[in-house]
Amino acid sequence: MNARRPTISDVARTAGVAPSTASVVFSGKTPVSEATRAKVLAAANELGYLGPDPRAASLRRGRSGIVGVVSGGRLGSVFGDPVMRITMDALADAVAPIGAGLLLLREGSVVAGGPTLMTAPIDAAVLIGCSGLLREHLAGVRGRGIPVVVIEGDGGADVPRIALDNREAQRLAAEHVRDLGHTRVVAVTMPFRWGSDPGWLSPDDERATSVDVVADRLAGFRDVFPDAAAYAAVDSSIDAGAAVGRALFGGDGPRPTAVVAQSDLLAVGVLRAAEEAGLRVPEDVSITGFDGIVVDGLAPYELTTLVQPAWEKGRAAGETVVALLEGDTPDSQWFTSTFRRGNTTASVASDS
Amino acid sequence: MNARRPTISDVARTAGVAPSTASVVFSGKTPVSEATRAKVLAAANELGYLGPDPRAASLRRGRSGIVGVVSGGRLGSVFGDPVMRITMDALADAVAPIGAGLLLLREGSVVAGGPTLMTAPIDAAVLIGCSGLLREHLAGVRGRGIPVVVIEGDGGADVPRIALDNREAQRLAAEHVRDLGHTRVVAVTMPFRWGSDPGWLSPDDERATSVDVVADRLAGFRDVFPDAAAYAAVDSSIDAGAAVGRALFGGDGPRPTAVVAQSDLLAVGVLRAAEEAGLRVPEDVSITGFDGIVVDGLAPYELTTLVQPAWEKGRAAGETVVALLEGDTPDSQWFTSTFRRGNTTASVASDS
DNA sequence: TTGTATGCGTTATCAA
DNA sequence: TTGATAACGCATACAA
Repeated sequence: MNARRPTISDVARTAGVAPSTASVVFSGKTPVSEATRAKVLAAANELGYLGPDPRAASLRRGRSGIVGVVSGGRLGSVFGDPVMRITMDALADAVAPIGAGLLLLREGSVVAGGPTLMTAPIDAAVLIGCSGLLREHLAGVRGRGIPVVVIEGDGGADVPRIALDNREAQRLAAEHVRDLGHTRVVAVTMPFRWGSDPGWLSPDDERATSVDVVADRLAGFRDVFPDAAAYAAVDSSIDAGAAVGRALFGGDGPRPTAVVAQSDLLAVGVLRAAEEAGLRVPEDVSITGFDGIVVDGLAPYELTTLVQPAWEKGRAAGETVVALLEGDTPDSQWFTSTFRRGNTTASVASDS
Repeated sequence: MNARRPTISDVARTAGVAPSTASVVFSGKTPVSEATRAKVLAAANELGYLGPDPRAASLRRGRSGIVGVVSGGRLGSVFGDPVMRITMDALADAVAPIGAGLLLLREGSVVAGGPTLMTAPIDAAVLIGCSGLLREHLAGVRGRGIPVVVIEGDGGADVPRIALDNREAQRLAAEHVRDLGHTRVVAVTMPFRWGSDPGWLSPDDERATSVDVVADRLAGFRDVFPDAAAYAAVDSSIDAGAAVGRALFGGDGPRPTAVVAQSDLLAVGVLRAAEEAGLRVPEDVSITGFDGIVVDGLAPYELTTLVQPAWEKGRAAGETVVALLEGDTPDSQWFTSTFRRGNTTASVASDS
């Protein structure tokens, strides 16, 4: 016996119909008489045929039903951020109706040999929180005719973007802090480059910041505090924020009276470090976050932060992908964050 | 001009070589003289050819470089669990060397039309934390010759498993609690069915529990407390645990003196609810978790829990996939958890 | 080291 | 409603 798996031609032959007819029975794209449908199904059953081979179907159709999602860093750190999870969730929902799923791709391959934008059979790509370095790769994918959507970043002229008012929003937080009278203020940023070390941002670092979201939020901060110091965390997590906070509060130098963090997770970490250092929030130090996520166990604190529409961003990205695949030319979409005053900010203490 | 994208044949023709030669230049599977390589590359450049089409290559090779990862529930809730993130991260690392990436597939499609095990061009599938219901689908994929690996579950006779000693480990926790003198003990479980409602588990529910990991851990608990009540959470998260905790501690009935939770996140939620209810941990109520993850902001508590090797499990799953794709017949692997005593358990108070 | 020939399994197009 | 035909773009076995 032949160990070869049955193909749709085998089924057609057994059923006594043309391959194209058998194909149509499975795809349902054309009406088929009940009689032939039954014959074909019977033959398929007899031969153990389980339906069209997705690989062959992709070649023929020119569609694989796969959307590549490129993000910086490891899965663990990317999905550790609730905003990212929500965004991805909405994205997955939005592309599901066209039968598409998400293929996880990592910028700057962590492990050699992994799949890339150029080698994976993707129909479209979504870049999320990637560094600008990735733009070169974009040329390749786009040259192939693969649509690209960029979330929180700039993919170049005609790459639709899903953007957030990072700069304006972060400026709001900075202004809030300034209006409370703070002058010794420090910005805590997310990593400015994939895999960058934590530490104070030098002017060079700052100029070389390649992650748009980091650069934009920092710019908003700089609009208000042009000369303040900025400290980059190793990633956007509570742990990373706590590490930064220990550096800020543990030293002998003058302590900041306010910290403007680029994410809620970082802010919570800083807050924990402040508590560890015996500082009261907001009396001794004011802290702002960014994202507007719910951090469990934070009570009685409620972070002063900027609430961003993460779900909507993901949905919009997915819908943009769908539109592009249908040949439309969707516009970029800008979303706005909402300032939410919590109880982690207060006027600067007169004696501090 | 023809808008058609150049193919490798076009490149070969322009370079004045055979298609197979041009192919080899890109795949590097066979030595090519420097001269022809240069010719081919020049031609490719001239035509704007960007390398082999991954879809065509998959058909020809019979490999797409895609591993489907099936999990229950939404992305957000799946990746909300640190154990899952670590496992997926390790899995991604382990399959990267063969050029494979992870395609996210959801059990019980949340949204109609999404990709499925049968329609996605996958080379292999990894089931993780799925319900037993999925086993039917397994027949289909396996019939296609697609290797399957199951993490924390049973895929049937010759499906390699990556297993954890859930029952034995959970029994250890239960014994610990029993040895501390507790008799009013409640188990808090993860959802016993995808999308199941939270609430007390009836005997019927318990019999119908289709998620192996839930059933196994519950069995371990039952080995020690055959008649204790069990309460199912809506997912494995702090919030879900807190909701359960409020139900346990908020009522008028007799309060449990110990809670055996099926995950650390649930345990932390229960702990928070206990605090809310004005109970002291561990004086008034003892709590155990499962997983051994680091939950930030939990200090001064250190959960009494079972530490499981999440990374190793993910790696093992990935390596098993690779072995299967190479035609080997790898064995299942069993991993063990380690009991870790924290400060969330204590002897039952004499007056309680 | 290069070229020739073939088929991977399907589906779109068109004509019957 | 069905069937014949022709790609889809590539990579391999084998011969030269």
